[in-house]
Amino acid sequence: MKIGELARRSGCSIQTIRYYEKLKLLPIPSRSEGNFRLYDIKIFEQLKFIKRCKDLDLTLDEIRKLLSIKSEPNQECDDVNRLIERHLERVEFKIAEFRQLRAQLISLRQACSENNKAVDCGILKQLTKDS
Amino acid sequence: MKIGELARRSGCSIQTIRYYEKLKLLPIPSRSEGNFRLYDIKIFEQLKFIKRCKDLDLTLDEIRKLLSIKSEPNQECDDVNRLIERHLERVEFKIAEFRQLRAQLISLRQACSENNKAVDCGILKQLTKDS
DNA sequence: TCTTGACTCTATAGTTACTATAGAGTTTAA
DNA sequence: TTAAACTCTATAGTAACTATAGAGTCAAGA
Repeated sequence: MKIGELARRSGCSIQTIRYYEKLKLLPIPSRSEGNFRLYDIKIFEQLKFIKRCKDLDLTLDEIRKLLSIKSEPNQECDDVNRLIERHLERVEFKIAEFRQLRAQLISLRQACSENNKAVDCGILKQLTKDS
Repeated sequence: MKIGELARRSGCSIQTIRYYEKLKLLPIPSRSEGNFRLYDIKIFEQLKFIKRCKDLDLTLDEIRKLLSIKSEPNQECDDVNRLIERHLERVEFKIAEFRQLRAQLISLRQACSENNKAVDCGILKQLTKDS
């Protein structure tokens, strides 16, 4: 499988795949006579693993750690659990942050009563004054 | 006021202030004889405005637009309203995304029943298999 | 006055995770 | 054979910072 097909089937772009290879998240594939990268099923599976982790908003370093644990079957999976736990906490924190931000924006939006000139703009006034 | 004091009082770092000057989000300040930047109250206020917008998660380009409207008091503030509205929509979308992500992580966490070897790890298994 | 530590300067490079592009080589189907 | 699609490496750019090197300035204390 060449890189274009791998990209289509994995949902990652060609450049991203090369990037991951450079970061050593993916192994170096064999090459054709014309120097094209040739991917086997194992690398394809690894890329799909990475993509699933990316879709979970894990950082590339976290993904690297999971790959490392995965590659050593006798290693304890306590670290996996902990990593996911910490990630969940961060996501929950982000949710809280964004909800607070939403409340702020809703409140700010209410400062704009009518179509005014900028000099009378309730939103700009709120953004200007000290709280 | 020199840049260190401005940084402390605004909550932005020295490098960030220089960065904003380079981006023309802040005007070029006067200089002392020793070539130190000297900031007056107007620039300080502008930086605080930028900081408040940053705290609302607006992009620098959005902040640039607000500053532009603000600097022309006869301009319609309809654009301000629209910008905040769109931002609010994006925040709400992000909340939905993170909530979905949270559900996925909670579900994933439940795949890990006990302290296993990596080869038996429920989380890694979930991340490996096709959905 | 001298010294020294704190402060400031510019230039440059790095962070994270990509993304784009230039110029060149390879492949494939008509 | 030809031309379009594909692939390659190298380099630079994106957004929003952040760090650092090496040099200059300032201010307080001895």
